[in-house]
Amino acid sequence: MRYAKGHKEATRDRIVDAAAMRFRRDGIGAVGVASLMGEIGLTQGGFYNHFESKDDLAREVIVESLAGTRQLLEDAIASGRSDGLSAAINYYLRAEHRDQPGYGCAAAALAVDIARGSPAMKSAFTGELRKTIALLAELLPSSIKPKRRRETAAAIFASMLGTLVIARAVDDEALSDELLAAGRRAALSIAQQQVA
Amino acid sequence: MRYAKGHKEATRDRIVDAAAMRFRRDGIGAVGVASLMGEIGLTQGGFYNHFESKDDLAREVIVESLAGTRQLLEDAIASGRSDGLSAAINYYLRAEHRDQPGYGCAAAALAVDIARGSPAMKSAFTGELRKTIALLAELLPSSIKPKRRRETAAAIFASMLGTLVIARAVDDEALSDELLAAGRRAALSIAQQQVA
DNA sequence: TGTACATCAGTGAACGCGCGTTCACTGATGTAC
DNA sequence: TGTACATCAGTGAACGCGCGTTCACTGATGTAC
Repeated sequence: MRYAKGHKEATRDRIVDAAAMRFRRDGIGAVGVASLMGEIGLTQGGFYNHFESKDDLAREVIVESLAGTRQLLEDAIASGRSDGLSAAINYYLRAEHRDQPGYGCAAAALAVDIARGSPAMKSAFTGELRKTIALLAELLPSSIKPKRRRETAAAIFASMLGTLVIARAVDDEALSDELLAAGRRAALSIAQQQVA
Repeated sequence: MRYAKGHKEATRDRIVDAAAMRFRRDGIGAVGVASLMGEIGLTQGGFYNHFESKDDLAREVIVESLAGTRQLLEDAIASGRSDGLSAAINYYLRAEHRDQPGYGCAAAALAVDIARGSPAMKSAFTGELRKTIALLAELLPSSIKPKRRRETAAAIFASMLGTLVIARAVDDEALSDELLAAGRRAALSIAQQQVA
């Protein structure tokens, strides 16, 4: 073989990683196959040795980057400097996350694109979203019924995502910071209300 | 003149209306000038009699459609079948709104595109968002300090928007309905928590 | 050992297409004289 | 009153460009004999 064992798999991973960043930062539609391959030093023709289509790549990026975001949330929760829910909220709704969409939450960056996208993309999103909701649900008191816990977790995630999306679209940094702060308080209050 | 008085202004309005629907439904980048003009029975060249550029149109669509969304919220609040905040929340987080992005909240449909867009778009969004937050802030008890009321209103709006965005990206209708229901409860609980 | 062939990741030109924007032109009307 | 001209919303071809995808080809290596 011309290339070392595992080379093809490694190239595929590099395409997915580059796409995960570019799709989140610039939007799926705004990132061309040629530009994406160029970013990792290859040419556009080779793309189709690895993926059936751009849509096929998008599907994989959705799965991989939502899983990546979930892992980062788990790490923040496990860091143990505060209770798990506060850790997750403060990790998610911080200025650095707002300012780095290419490396941030894939749901916040891609959900609108996904809603307009293919069935495969929506299906991939749905599966990963369920897992992320389940992760957050575990942080809520076990005295609450599982269904209610899941719904509360979903609402907390939605409120964090909405806050991040709005904070990114605003051109006034003071307002944007205020939105993040209000979002942190609100996400906690959703959890507390459901307990009471 | 070949055309009646006010004809040009009417054509401009038709372009804005068509764009407001298409941009929200399909995304700003996915709607071409030729296709947009074709939708109202004109050809692409005439577009530039009315707008400097597509970006110029996008700026105007953001202002107009956010103002339109705000008006619909005001109408829902004024309908008086429940307290104002509940009316706003129930109007926003209902299945019909989720299923009609082309005629729904411009912030939910466009915020991610705006975050990736031009400074003019972000500036237009910021101005209109402030007004929408102010509208919701008026629904909160006047016993709360104005700044806190504004922040709470912002968080409520963000949580509604996030819920709608996620509910649209999911391919399981039962889950999507559950997200809307959880979002309605959570939005109310944000308001109540801040009162307590 | 030496030669012929198979493998296959990657190349790069080409396909048809739509993009945003420009611009010379059309043609119906209003105005000037 | 009749004629010449100005106005201007809209047309449609053309600009250069990038899009997703296809495909004949390259060339370094492993394998077969």
